[in-house]
Amino acid sequence: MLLAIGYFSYYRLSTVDNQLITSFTEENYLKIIYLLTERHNGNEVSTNQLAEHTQTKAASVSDMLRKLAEKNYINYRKYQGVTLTEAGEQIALGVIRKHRLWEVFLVEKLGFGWDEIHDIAEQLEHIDSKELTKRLDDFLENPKFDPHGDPIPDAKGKMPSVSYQKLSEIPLNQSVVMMGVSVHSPAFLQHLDKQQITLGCDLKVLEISDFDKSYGLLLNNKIRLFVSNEVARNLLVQVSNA
Amino acid sequence: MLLAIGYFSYYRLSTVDNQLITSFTEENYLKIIYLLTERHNGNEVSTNQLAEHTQTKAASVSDMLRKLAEKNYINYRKYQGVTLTEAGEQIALGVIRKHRLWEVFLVEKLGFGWDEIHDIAEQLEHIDSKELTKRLDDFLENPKFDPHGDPIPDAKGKMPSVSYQKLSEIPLNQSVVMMGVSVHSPAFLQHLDKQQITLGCDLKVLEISDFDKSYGLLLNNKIRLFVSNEVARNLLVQVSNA
DNA sequence: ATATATTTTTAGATTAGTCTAAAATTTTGT
DNA sequence: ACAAAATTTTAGACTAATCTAAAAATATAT
Repeated sequence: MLLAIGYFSYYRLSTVDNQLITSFTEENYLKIIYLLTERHNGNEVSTNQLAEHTQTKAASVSDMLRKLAEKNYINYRKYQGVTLTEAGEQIALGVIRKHRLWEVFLVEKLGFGWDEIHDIAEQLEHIDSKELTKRLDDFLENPKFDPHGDPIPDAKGKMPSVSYQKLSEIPLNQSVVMMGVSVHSPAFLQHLDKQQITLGCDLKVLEISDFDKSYGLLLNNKIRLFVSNEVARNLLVQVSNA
Repeated sequence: MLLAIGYFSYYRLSTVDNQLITSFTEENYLKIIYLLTERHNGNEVSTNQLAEHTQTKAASVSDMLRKLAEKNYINYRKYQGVTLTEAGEQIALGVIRKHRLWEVFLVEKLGFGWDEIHDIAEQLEHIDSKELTKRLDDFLENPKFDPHGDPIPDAKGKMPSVSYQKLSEIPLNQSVVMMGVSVHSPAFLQHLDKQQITLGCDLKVLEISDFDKSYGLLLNNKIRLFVSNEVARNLLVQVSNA
């Protein structure tokens, strides 16, 4: 809600009868519940997991879950974990859409590296303006994926389904295209940068070392390199259709 | 402060020992104090004025002033109003810089009208990233003024001084250039749009009506039109040097 | 110059989101 | 299957930012 009197004005979170409709905090919880549920193929998310990912204590999470359940954003049975209701999922997807669109903006328009954008997008994802999101989407030419390869939910609140495999699950000598990463830490992304592993590059597993289970790869049909098992498990790829 | 564990992360306002360094609320108070002080040519801002512009009660303002004074962001003598300290002014100018840069972005890049951007900029001005502000500034080609003609403080925290006059103070038949507005309400801005009065246009006062003190103008040396006294007092202009 | 009106501050309460400690529930291991 | 371990919830407390009502200070008006 924007309050304007005379020349200036003052932004406060939207309220109805002095109660927040959806606070930043609630949005964060819903987003994290969505992402963790997705990761578990739709299974409930536990209180402790949420405490870990929100950087709070389990007691605080319990309180918030009670509140989110009251607002019908989550399905919550005590001690049994939570899933999102349709309403909760729509809020989560809206936040994720904004997060990923802003990430595209930061990389494509402002020239940030894919390892530098997460913190900023964590803030921008809470900016509340339907029209802004729409215009930003058009300005960016309606991107379908963010700079980490994650799909961007559409304006109607639908998450495109993607089916990537881990590089570690691909048979030897199968050509694949690098489509995403399952870890977004700056350290991991910078590590990939140093080896010129980028979204869209061609990869082929030539061997898996007996010594340390590292992966010997052929990059873009030219460059031979080794990546650790850890790296191979966090690269998301798709079998080339060419 | 961004907290990251594993795949996700979670944004909370920056804290030191669990105390906010500068909350959105504090930033808003400091910004409003700056703008009101500027309007009064450096005189103290009163509690009631702040209550009006923050849309809160005087009691709440008193509390906040005590807190801001404790942090040495304002000079506060009870019952005597406040001014900003150097530290407080730097925070205010940082917020105003971001606000105005984002306004340029919204108009120049996303095609918003100058009457639609204020509410969104009120949110964006609190995004906390030095690097983002720097890159946004470059992306916009280091604009010196926002879409309302207000000067943009530089990265060092210096507000450019501008000296505009109200159209209502300009002698008859003096050619001037429209440089800004002293009211930012959508209604006023849309009213100007309808008469094709835009930043940079040429204006000349041909007459002031005896009947209703309205202003008969020549716009861009072509179009004759009348604007109310109220409009003339809120148009900021500069004598043409051509 | 002093009574009245206005402005500002203080006192005490409320809400969102967090915490620690303790109680309740579920899971695990033998 | 049941005791021990782990997880989750509840209870009670704290902080930031707000509120209303009352007290204190300042300004105003005859």
